[in-house]
Amino acid sequence: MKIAEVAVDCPTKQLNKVYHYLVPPHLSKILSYGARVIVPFGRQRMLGYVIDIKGQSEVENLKQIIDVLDADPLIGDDMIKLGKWMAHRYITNLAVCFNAMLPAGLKTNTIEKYVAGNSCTNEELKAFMSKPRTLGELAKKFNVSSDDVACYIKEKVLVKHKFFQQKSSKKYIDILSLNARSSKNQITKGAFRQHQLFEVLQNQGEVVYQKLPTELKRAANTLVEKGVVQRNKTQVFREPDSINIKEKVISDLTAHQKKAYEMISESLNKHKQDNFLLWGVTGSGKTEIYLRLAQKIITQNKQVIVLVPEISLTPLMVNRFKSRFKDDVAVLHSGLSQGEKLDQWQKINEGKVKVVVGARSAVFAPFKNLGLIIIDEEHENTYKQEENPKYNTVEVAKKRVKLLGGVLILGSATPALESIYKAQKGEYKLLKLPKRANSRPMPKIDVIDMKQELTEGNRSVFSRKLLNHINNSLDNNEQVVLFLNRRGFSTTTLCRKCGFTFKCPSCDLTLTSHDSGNYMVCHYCHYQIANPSKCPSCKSIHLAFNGIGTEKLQKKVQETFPHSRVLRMDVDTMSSKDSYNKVYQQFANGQVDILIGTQMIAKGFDFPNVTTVGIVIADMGLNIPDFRSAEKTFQLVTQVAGRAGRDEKEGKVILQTYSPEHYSIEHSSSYEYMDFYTKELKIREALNYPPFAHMIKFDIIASQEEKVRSEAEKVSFALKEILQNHKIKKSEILGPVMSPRYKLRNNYRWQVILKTKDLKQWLDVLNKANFPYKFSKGVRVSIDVDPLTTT
DNA sequence: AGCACGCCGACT
DNA sequence: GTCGGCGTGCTC
Repeated sequence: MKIAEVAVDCPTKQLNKVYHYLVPPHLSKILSYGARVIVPFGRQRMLGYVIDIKGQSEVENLKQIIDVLDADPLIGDDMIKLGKWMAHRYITNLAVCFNAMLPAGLKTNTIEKYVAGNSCTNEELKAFMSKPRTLGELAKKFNVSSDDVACYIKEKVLVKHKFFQQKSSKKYIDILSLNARSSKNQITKGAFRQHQLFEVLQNQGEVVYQKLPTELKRAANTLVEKGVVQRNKTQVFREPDSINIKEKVISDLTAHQKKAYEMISESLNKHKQDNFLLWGVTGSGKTEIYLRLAQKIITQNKQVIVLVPEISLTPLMVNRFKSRFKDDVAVLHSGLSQGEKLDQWQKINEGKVKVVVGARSAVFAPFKNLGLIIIDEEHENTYKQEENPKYNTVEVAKKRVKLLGGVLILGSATPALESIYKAQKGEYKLLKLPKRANSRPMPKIDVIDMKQELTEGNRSVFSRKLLNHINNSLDNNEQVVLFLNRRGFSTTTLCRKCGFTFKCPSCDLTLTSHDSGNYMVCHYCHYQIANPSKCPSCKSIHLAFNGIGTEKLQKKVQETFPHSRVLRMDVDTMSSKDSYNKVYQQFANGQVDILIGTQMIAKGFDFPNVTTVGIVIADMGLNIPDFRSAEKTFQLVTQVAGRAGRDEKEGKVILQTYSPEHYSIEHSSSYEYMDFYTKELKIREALNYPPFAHMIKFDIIASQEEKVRSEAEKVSFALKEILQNHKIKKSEILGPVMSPRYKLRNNYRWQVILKTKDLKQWLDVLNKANFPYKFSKGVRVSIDVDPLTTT
């Protein structure tokens, strides 16, 4: 018998462990690697992925595979390689990586059923159990209690089995049509409905059974039975609603666009593996280049994946691909229902589409002949998955195109520091689009020192200059965008009498008040307090709502500009599927004068009538103790500023800040990208941060404060030991320290950070040592390789 | 993750 | 002497 190597989908505490199973003869013809199988695992049955089939195994007493779930391999050869690479690169389980590649709709549900065991002597029971029964069926027939069942299992009268069921979320319709030789006189004379249906079919050729009114459905059934009408089952692919935003007509490419297009085309023509960094300012027309390259790929009979940070925030991109490639596009994102996702996935798997536009996980789209991956806004944080496998989409895409010899394009107006660095080192080919496609200048950014405003007696959130500009724009019937990167009403609620601050009991974070202070929420775990009217400590009713969020800003804007029409856009106002579209349309149609928003409005908002953009507090992110905070601030300012003056009208950006002298504010306000990157790179190099070193973050998490601390010491000690024993060079181990977010969901956290120039050796050792599972029970050691933040 | 094994304290 | 607490370790 052949042997299958199976990655079992269970959290065995050993990384990348594969188990060997015998392939029973009746399965050997249909089993191929990449298929899912059901295998016995201990006393359980488990789902697993076959990753190899071979002639022999060094392990003895192998068990047999119970069942095969896929006739065709679900995961291709290259994807198995990719999965193995991921498990190693991110120090996680193999099966977890395969799970991440597949849509949730393909997950099987398990049901517990019972069969008769060896010591079952009761003939009636035996007969009843000849087919597996559920608890409910057993109880109905024999009136047993759960204790009885437990007892039977112990005595081996009954055996519990897990049964795997494929969720059937395929959707079918029945198409009715007339049989070639059928005629009217086959139908009973008085059958009015049948005659009616016959005529409909004669006129229209075919109809969908499910769409018929009930009275005709019955007639249809009769006619099918008589053989007059034929009924064909067809699978339909549920199509997510597309957003209706009219597409702009694109004239010829600019010289810069043309050059970029030609450079990439050349690699495609030569079928050469290449990585490009397309660095184009906001409005420089990157999308048009993507579209033309996608077209080219299709003519080469290959497929393309287009990744965007979040579909709901980039409807324009989706829309343009859809209107250009129509039915050749599949859209994959988190907003789809499970069934919709599965349908899209199957469409891709069956080769029915050639383009996929999607968020992070779409990088795994199962194309058979993938030629190109485009990652737009490549600097965005959403490309890093926060749960296991904690992969970075850019890295995975790079690996995937490397495995198959495709082309990767990273596009951004504000590339990640790492990407620019890699471009300079020659790892990426750099293509620049330094000018807007319509040759409009970038809007001028005025920096306002809010400390100065304060000393001059202005205590409002609006500087005098911002007020002036808003008024001017409103007078001219132009639009205003105000950006504030924090949602809610206020960030801290303080008792004026005793100094008590409202905090989340399980997370130790201050609660953010919403709805003018009507309720308070923990933004991490969603714990809520309704209507806090007095201080729980001293019962004083004098509460201070400190710190500003978009809600409070909206209130202040409405007070200051009572006649303007104000709309707010943040996660809290985006409750329904259609919210984004609605706000977008209202703003586009000029029904809104002032739009307030979080980073949601930082991209994709391309409106010609916006002449004032206010960045209410630009340095909010600078106070966060994170090595990337300067870079993030720089990127955000640049992106938001790009919203102004997109068309004929000149735009103005007012940037309010408490630290005007900070280099990220200084350089972003003058569009001095290179100056900023040079300065930031120097700092990173001096402190040995990425891109000069890799980082591995170890979070030690447990519910007992003492245990976390001592275990964190052990983690740090174990790392230092590895460092010495393996003589790994150029590495430093920081910590253990209390995590910046010390308590979350009633769990305490400490962290250890490893910085190294020799990632490869660390990965080898940590994987081999099974590092995340080496520590005490009840303590979780979570590993994040190259985390985006240390908070 | 389950599930069994096994080693200790509180009972019939 | 035995029932059951949960720490430990294994699953091809």
